[in-house]
Amino acid sequence: MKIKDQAVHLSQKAKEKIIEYIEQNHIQADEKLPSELELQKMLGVSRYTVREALTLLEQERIIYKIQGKGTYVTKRFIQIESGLEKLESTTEIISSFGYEPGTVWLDVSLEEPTPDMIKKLKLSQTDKVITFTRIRKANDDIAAFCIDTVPAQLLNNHVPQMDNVQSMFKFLEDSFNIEIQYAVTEIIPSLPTQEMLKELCIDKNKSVLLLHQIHFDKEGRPLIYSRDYFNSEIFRFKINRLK
Amino acid sequence: MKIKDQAVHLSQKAKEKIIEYIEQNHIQADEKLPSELELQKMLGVSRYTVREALTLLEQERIIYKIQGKGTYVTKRFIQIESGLEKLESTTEIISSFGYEPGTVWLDVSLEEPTPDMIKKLKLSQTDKVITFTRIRKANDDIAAFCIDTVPAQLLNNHVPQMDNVQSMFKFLEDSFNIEIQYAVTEIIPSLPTQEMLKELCIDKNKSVLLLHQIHFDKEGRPLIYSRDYFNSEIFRFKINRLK
DNA sequence: CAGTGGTCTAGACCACAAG
DNA sequence: TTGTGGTCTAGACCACTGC
Repeated sequence: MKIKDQAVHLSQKAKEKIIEYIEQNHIQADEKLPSELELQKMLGVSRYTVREALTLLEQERIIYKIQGKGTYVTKRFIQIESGLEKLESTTEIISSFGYEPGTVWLDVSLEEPTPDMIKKLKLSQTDKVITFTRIRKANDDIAAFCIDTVPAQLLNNHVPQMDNVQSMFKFLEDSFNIEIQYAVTEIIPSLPTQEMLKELCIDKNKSVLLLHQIHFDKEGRPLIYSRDYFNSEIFRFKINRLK
Repeated sequence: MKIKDQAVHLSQKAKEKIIEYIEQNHIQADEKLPSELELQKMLGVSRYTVREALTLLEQERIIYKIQGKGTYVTKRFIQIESGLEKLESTTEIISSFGYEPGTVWLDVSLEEPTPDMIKKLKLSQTDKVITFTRIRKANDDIAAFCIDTVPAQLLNNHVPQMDNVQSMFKFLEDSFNIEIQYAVTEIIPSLPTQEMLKELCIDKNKSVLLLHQIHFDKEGRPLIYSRDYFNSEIFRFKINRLK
């Protein structure tokens, strides 16, 4: 039996070799890396592969290039931690903050869509939607109040049993082979609503971060319209903004 | 005199040709594009160039690819409007919302850095900073209250005259050849501070979107630490989140 | 001028989807 | 098996930097 060829791409291996090289040779901030020609000899791969590896390192802000001069190591050899520009589920966000995610299910129901939902999910007049209402917990604290709406058609017009479900993304992927690819998110600073004051026991003088999100699949179909109220006591969101 | 070769890259031209092809042949959502082999024959370029063009189109969410099957047009043939993940100056943001940007200069002064600034701008103990305080306007409305702090050393320890300056980015670039490349931004929903209530005449029950940003150059040097309070009556920020 | 990164070509083989 | 996109090679010329 043959072991699968190239389980890991050469460019990925080359990238790791280059990181190794930087560490072993103690290349400091703003010091020059070997040229692409030298790297292809050192690593025994083509220039294309070297450039792919360097592109990966550049995206991670580990190196930068100057045309005509060379490739250099950035000031901070630090992994930039990912921010809101990276699409993650609320479950993943809570985990990445170092908390244990939990869910309190409040409601799952088949509904008529509002005009807003019809527009955002590109529904026809006869379509129904299913709305999921949850409180998300971080350890024992309330992290967020989440309302997700999906076209009922996607779930075969059947209200699912959600007791053990944590991540909506994972549920849709596992049960319906629906894969979310990207989202357009609107940031709305707001004060807690009446409902939240009751349900979330949030101080009415604390402001809350409301994210209105439309999630799309690879093909560009809108699949989930969600409104997430995050407790800004617990979450401080970051965004990495690139030119 | 010879006209400059390849002022526009072939891959860019190829991309435009493909868009033209999609439009002229009325290729609808989820319909298939010619294969890469066919495209290279049609466009008279190599496969590498075709793939570069397709990569550009994929990033703009105009097409999507499925390995083994082909390349398809996305549901909405619509330019995704850029959001906060794209680094723009406040001046550019105001313009892109369709307003005329304006600036009211409140203060420019040389100061001792706070411990927070020392940490965020990686200063040494003896370094000074220059802080710029402005009100930014969108037509005649108050758009934001902006406090920008830069290491004094960057400006040759000299407090500049800023009367006619709009964009800080452009000022640093033109006057000191300093180019901002990316920023790490923290989103902080907050209530207006005392100072803002006075200066901005903002209703104290309205919440405000506070962005704490650290701006870096290509090399990874922190250059500007800014605190921008945006009037959330006027601005609704979007983020495009990608997996 | 030589050396560097940026763009492009031609051709190869691999992995995946569908008949 | 065929056709597709994904990865990789070898080699070319261009654009920019600095001597």
